[in-house]
Amino acid sequence: MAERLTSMTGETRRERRIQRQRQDIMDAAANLFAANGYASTTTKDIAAAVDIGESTLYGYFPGKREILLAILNEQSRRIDSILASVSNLDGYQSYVDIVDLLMETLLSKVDYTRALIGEAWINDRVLNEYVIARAQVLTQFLEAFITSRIEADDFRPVEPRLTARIIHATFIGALLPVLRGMQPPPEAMQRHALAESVVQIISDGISLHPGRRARA
Amino acid sequence: MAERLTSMTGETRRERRIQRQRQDIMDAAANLFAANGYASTTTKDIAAAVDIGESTLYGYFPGKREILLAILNEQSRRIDSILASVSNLDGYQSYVDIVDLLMETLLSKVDYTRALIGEAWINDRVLNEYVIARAQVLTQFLEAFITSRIEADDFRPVEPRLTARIIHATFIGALLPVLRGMQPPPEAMQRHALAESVVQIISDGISLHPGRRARA
Amino acid sequence: MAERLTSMTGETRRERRIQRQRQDIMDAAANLFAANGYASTTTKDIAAAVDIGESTLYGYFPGKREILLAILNEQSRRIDSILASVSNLDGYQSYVDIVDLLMETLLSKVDYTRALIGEAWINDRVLNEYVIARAQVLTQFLEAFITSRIEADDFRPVEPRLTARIIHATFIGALLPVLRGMQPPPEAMQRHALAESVVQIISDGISLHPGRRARA
Amino acid sequence: MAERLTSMTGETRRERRIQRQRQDIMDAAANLFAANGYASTTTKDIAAAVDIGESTLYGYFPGKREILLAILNEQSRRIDSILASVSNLDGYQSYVDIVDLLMETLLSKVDYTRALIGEAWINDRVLNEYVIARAQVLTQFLEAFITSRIEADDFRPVEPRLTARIIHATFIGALLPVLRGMQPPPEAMQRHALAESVVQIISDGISLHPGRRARA
DNA sequence: CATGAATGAGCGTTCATTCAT
DNA sequence: AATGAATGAACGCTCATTCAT
Repeated sequence: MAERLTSMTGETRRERRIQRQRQDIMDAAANLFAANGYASTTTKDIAAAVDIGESTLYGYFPGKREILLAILNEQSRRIDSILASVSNLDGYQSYVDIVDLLMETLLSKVDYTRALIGEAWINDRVLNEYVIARAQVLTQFLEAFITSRIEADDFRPVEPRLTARIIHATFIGALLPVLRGMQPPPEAMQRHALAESVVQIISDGISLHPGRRARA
Repeated sequence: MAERLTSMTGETRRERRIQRQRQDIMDAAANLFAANGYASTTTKDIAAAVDIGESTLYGYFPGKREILLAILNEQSRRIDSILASVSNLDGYQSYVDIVDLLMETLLSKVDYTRALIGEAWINDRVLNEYVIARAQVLTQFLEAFITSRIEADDFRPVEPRLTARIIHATFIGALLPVLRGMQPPPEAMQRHALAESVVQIISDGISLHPGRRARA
Repeated sequence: MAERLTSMTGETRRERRIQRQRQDIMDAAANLFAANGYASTTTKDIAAAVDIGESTLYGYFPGKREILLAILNEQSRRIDSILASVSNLDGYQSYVDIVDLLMETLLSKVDYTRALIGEAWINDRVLNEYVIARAQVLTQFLEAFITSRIEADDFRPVEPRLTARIIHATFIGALLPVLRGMQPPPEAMQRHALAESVVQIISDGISLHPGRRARA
Repeated sequence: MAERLTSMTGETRRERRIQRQRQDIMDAAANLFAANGYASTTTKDIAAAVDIGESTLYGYFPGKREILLAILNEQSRRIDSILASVSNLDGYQSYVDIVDLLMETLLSKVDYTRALIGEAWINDRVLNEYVIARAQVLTQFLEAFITSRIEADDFRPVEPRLTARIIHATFIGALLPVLRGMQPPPEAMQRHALAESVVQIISDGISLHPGRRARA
């Protein structure tokens, strides 16, 4: 019994240590993947960054690709937990909130996000399974949201699909310099202001004389 | 004389053939770079795609890297020739036109653009020399344009820098699905409509009741 | 403590094994370099000679060139340790001794010496850094020695520089057939006799009637 | 007939042109072989040095190796023509003369000689066929010469084989700096003086008191 | 005869992975 | 569990040689 107990706590402590090591490896790998791309990052690089032997990696992951997949999965899990609350969305302010939350999530592990986007750019499987699958949740919500607002005479009769994509674009575009490592992640307040500006421009445009140039 | 003439035309024909071959190589390489990334594309892949011997590549380019650089340069040259006309811009419609022209340019060689973006994502030098250097031309024009319109009471008092970035973002975002190979390039008319929609949404927003939610 | 001790001896044993492996590689490489030249020897050849995988070489040396340099350095180190005692030289017999010692050193690793000479023959850097730098020590000693002996009316008034070079030449020449692999290395006694003969011929000449033909 | 005549003279002129071109190729190749070794010299290098197309080489030689062999053969032929007169040798002065002649021959095409020695150093076939075969003529003559002089009480009772080798060594050694490209070829008079010094040192030694140290 | 273009064979080297300790 | 050592497979690239013109 005592043995079992010791063993159990030992196991747990060991498991925690293992989990921490896995995280260290993933963090270091994500950093390198983000900076140089998955293909150009060697297992030697990763091991050196964690300061362990190269072959030790294989005690924690079956291979290099699985490290990437673990990173992609972790980040996807994070995003999913945000998207789960999308269905509860109602109205403008809640969209600002979720944009802000998404930004926070994507930027909380910039390297993970950057690695995800970089790999999705050149790998169809990654794109479909990790990006598009998630983006569609938002897209569908947005399209339905826009359509209902148009019907309620709140929105001009824009094309919902295109508009949804443009909204996504502003969102991504606003983050691009941070994701690409050209700018430091913004503070919470700056980030919230950014989210609001994005939504507001989409909502009201920048012109004081709307419609004047329509079809012009 | 006749000999010289014959020799000259011979040279020209040969040079044309060489140029065509170089283009074939670049096209095939760009396609592979776009699909799998530069690092994961082997010279063997490229040679096989052009159906020539692997070593034959080296008669046309000094190395794999130079094939990429030739692709990046060619696409940059194309973009530069568009940006040269930016200074002549005046007003809304001309901005729609240049957006349309840029879209046409970027999409006329989707693989080139895709390879460029993919490499810029993980290579600071490429990002700075090939992307940022060009984007700044547009950014500066846009910021000045927005500022002057605000002063003329045409635009609401938005933050020019952020707004310029958001405009860029909508532009990039609108192209993303095509660039990433998820959608076929649009026809000229569709493309023009897309450009107009982008500019119009930025201009007027999507809400029928502007300002109602501002600061709310 | 015990752990540290175990670890220490483990390290030492491992290091010894690594050193032995490095030596094996260098020996095999020197043999091939001597027989076929550096440029014509492939890393595949070397690996096969040591019976290891080709890529295993790179765990012991950064590259092919460094294997050669290690060989040249080791042999140079050996020669330097002999030359260090040159300054103590005094008189004829000690010169015989150092000639003998040098011969012993050069012949103890014939392949190393042969590889060194072969590479020096076609590589200016190797010639200057590994051969001339060392030969000058002997040359300068010899010139001074000859000059002093002439002043002491022990030697005929020969030209010291040329004579020194000729002495070197006899030395090299006497070894040439062994270095080139046409003859087996001589036993210690034969070698000593050779050294003595060389010095003696230089000293006394082969003629019984010296001077008879001078200027004739 | 006229056609034949024209053809003949044409052939002759063409043949001369071909011979000249062959010589140009051999000279350029010998220069590169001497400087960098045969294995490290590329056909591209050779062609560039002669300023012709790389494939044009193959109109004059079946391959790279044959260029080397032509060089070795030409130099060997030159040496043979000197050695032919060795049998006529009689006495001291004639030996000085042949040493001088040999020196002149070897140095008249330094690159050829240097390429020959460099290749012989790492190629047994070349060593045997081009060097040893010729050296033996001299060796045998020298041994017989020394033996006869000893019998005639002209020479001390040295070991003929070793002495012959030492004489060879002084000869080679005296030329080494020139052959290796560290010194410019000497003028005719300097060269003759060198030859004489070599023979004289061998003959009389450098000591004023011969025999004093014998056996010491 | 001269050559630009093409190429198979092979080079030195890298790297993700395995294995013995 | 941790790792140094080993390695097959593959990489980017070179080069002597061939061939069509």
